[in-house]
Amino acid sequence: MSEQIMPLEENPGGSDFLPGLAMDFVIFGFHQYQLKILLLEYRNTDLFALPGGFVKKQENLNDAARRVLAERTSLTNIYLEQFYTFGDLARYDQVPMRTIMQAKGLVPTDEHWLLHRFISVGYYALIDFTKAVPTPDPLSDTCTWYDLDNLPGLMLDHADIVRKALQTLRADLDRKLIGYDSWAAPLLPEAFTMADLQKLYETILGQKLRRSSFQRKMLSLNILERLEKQYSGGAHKAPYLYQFKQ
Amino acid sequence: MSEQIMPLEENPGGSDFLPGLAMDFVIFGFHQYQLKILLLEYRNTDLFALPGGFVKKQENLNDAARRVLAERTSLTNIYLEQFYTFGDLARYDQVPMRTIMQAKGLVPTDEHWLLHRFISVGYYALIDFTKAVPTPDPLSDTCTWYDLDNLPGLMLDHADIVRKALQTLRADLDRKLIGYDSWAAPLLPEAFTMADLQKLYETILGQKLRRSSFQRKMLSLNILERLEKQYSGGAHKAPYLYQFKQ
DNA sequence: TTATTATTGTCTCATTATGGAACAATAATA
DNA sequence: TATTATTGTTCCATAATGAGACAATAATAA
Repeated sequence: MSEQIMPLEENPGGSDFLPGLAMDFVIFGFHQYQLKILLLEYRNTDLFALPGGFVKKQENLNDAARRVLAERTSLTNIYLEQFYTFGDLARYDQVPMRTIMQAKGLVPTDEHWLLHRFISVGYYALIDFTKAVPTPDPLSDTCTWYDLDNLPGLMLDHADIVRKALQTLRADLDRKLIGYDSWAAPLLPEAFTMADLQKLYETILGQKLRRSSFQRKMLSLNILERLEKQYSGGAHKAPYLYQFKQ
Repeated sequence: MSEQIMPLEENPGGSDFLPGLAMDFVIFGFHQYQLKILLLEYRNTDLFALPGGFVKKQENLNDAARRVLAERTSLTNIYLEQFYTFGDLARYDQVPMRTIMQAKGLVPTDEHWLLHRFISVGYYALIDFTKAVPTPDPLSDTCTWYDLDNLPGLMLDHADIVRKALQTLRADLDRKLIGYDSWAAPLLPEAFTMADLQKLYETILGQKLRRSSFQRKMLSLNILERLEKQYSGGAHKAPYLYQFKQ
């Protein structure tokens, strides 16, 4: 959902958008050694949902995804991957959306465009937790980070969407780390230690990795640049700092 | 495209289908050591296209895919994977479809539903070359196997779709071989030699593999059952026959 | 009948990758 | 100054893979 649908009176039929087509976003951020995603909450409904949006009639699908992401996070140049398109009839349940609209004081007819069946293209994004400015859409009240392993109940099939996003992310970790822009860069500070990077890997994969093997592998990939030593603050040898090359 | 759109007069607005949403299929078959895909040809137009179809309003997306595949191949129980959804505005070019319809003697108005913008969900399928009965859809004249490395020019972005399908298939080869049903089974006869399986791998990957390593790896996966020896016909030791377990 | 040929199944050994532990180095703290 | 925790690196055992060798053998040729 995006600014364009509010006030609903200005776009009563959703006529700027391709009908029946939506996007849902699993937006990952990393903070304090925990993987988080952005969720929208609808006050007085106990409903939580993934940020979503619609595609304009004169807009590329992937451009629409970037536009909506910018609206929800204030960030452009986001690491973004399309991962699956969800089209089960079971998605077509009017109850949650009707509840949300009623909690807003809106009384939609059965024909309201937001109550129609939607096919939804799933995207996952990796963003800098510290730079994002989470912004609710016109129908929701908050846009907040939630720990991935402590999510509230999500409406419709959004829990499935999160599961599939995480599964795809995990499967693509190694393959997508190399290349001009790494998925890991937006999740880490400019300069980071090898332990930081390993913790990030472990958090995403949900399993521990061997320290020496991890260091050996990362260095052999030739994608890291070693900087001067860091001030650690810990009672131990200070680790090197790294940044992604180029 | 499917039976339901012909004659067009019976479904003038495509009103049985979700508007603006299509599916495109890259249907792989393997024959005489070559990887082939099914293409539709439109007589008097020089246009070739991937088989495609639309989703009914009361149908799951993935069920629609199986329905259309059955229409084009006569096969059910097909190995099928959704791999990407294509939504660039550049797809929205009325010229090819208008040419196709005109070659059929149809003169669509600018508003004809087939001339609208479509977002298309891409699927790839792996099917038994010998069991399929390729069947053109109502607008096309032939549905024929083409060698993957000798394709004719395809309309719209269909060449991109093929490229992405092959790329996904290659990346998933090892991961998807194991499990209840292997991608390879539909592309090979009931019983096959290790050389057959290796040739199939090599053809899909587009590169040679080492024989001893390949054999070692396949046997270690524990997914093959070794049968009695085969009658070879070749002037050499007869190889074992295998079939996929269970 | 015997030799030839091509391909197979398996083995060997070198090379490379990975698991798991060891160890000295050292920044902060006690 | 000693202690502590963590680091960067090394080592070695184990596993995986690359590359080739070799005897076995079904069909064919001689």
